Amino acid sequence: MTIKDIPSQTIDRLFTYFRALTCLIREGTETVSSKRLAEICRVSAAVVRKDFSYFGEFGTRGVGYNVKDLLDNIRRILDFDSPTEVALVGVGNVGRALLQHSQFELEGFKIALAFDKDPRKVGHKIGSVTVQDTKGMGKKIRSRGIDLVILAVPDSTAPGVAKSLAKEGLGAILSFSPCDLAMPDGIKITCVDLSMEMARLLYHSRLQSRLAEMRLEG
Amino acid sequence: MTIKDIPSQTIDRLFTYFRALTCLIREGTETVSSKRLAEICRVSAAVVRKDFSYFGEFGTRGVGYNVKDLLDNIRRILDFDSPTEVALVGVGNVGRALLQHSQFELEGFKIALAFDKDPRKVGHKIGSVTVQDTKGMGKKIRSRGIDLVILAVPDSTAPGVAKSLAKEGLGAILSFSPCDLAMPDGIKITCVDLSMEMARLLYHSRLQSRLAEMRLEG
DNA sequence: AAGCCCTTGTGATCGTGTTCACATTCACAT
DNA sequence: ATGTGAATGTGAACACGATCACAAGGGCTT
Ligand SMILES: NC(=O)c1ccc[n+]([C@@H]2O[C@H](COP(=O)([O-])OP(=O)(O)OC[C@H]3O[C@@H](n4cnc5c(N)ncnc54)[C@H](O)[C@@H]3O)[C@@H](O)[C@H]2O)c1
Ligand SMILES: NC(=O)c1ccc[n+]([C@@H]2O[C@H](COP(=O)([O-])OP(=O)(O)OC[C@H]3O[C@@H](n4cnc5c(N)ncnc54)[C@H](O)[C@@H]3O)[C@@H](O)[C@H]2O)c1
Repeated sequence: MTIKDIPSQTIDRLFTYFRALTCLIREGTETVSSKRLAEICRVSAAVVRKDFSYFGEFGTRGVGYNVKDLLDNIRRILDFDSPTEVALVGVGNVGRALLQHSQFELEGFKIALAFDKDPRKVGHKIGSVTVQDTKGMGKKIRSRGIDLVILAVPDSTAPGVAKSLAKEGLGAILSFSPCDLAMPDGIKITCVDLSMEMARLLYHSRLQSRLAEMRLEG
Repeated sequence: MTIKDIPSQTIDRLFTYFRALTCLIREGTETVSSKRLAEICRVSAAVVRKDFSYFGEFGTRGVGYNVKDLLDNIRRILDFDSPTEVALVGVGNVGRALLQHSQFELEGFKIALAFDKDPRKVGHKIGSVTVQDTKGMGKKIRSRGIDLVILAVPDSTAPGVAKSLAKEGLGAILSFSPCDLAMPDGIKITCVDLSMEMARLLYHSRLQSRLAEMRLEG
């Protein structure tokens, strides 16, 4: 049993379970059954049990899973050991909101560096971070051991910045601009594309209504 | 051939193709092959062709797909006919950024209503929208024919607001708070969970490095 | 300590979606 | 016209992941 034998969808779902379990902890829940966790994550109970079974036996038969233990196990599997530093590039509307979002630190992430090209923004301190000029940005990021950059620059400049970061050997980019899809191998990129999310949501919501109507009509 | 015979993953990918094609249009590209589109969207060329084949024959053999025509076809399939109005609840750091983001309108969405509980925010005009009090919020949203709400309130209040919107018969919520997962049937909810996205990205990026190393070592 | 209830863990089965491979068809050059 | 090269469209084969169904096992009650 190697990592390659585990369905990639199982790995993806671990992140969903992780999030759900942190919420359950906050609510004070101590034990959760595969059935309950499945409802929350919108999957089947069998999937939940099978997913965990790839990694060990984390539950107690007749009882369920201890929320805290399960969370620790997932944390170990996913290697969420220590707080992770990330860098932010682009301190505009989105970047500013992110810098003011103190909750990231509770979730194990810290924006340690922030960069902007605009001289009027350089030097300002937002949250606990001072905005720096983009000169030598790649070096500063890499020398601090940071693997992930949040990219919040205008659509038009995003591809250029992304490519230059890729050249510096960065591992991953979370971009708020769409269209940074085609990237060299070796760098992972995910785009937070709100318009597409809204479009998806609306499609599924409308489909659901249409199906419900059809069922009523016979 | 009904909608039920079409893989749901095919539908999901249509949104990705849609986004990629809008980018190609902006670049001035007129024709695209399944191979090229597949690279951009990170799927296989066969998948691209099969996906489209469920809906008709949109390409020209030996040439590829006309970008504009293909986009129109997807638009028709997904029912992206007319601009869609949405409402925003919570005008804090995130909400303010969204209201100032004029690009939504280019992508077919308009934030037509904005609500906040804080009296100091009510009455302020941000972008082209004036922030309203939350009293009678559900009615105002529904009577305008809006199906989708963007939820950008603090984590703690999000579940309550989401539930009350669900009661009003709203179709869909795009939430920036995690943990609104367990919702009554009939309402679709998607959470934009940046921490989880960062965690996913880092996991995959590190896995990739590890695999690359192993390949080097033999 | 015995029996009952409950939920896990898991091999076997099933279904769905992806890949394969090639016949088909179009554009264009000669 | 006819040949050539190129990319589509698609049935068949395949692989993967989900579901099923139940044996296994822990906890609680009496
Ligand atoms: N604002 C939103 O609500 C929203 C919503 C969805 C998507 N987006 C996307 O997110 C991205 C950022 O949006 P925004 O509203 O924050 O834009 P913005 O214009 O407010 O901010 C962009 C910032 O990037 C800086 N910048 C420009 N070029 C740079 C470079 N080469 N290096 C470093 N910094 C640079 C600018 O000085 C500016 O401060 C855009 O792609 C936008 O489409 C934004
Ligand atoms: N700021 C970020 O960068 C960021 C990043 C990731 C996730 N998030 C999440 O997004 C959500 C919003 O974050 P934020 O930074 O904008 O918060 P914020 O505190 O800046 O803004 C929240 C706004 O909601 C309003 N509000 C509170 N209760 C309300 C109610 N019942 N009805 C209507 N309005 C109400 C408040 O008055 C305030 O204006 C939070 O769940 C946060 O965790 C934010």
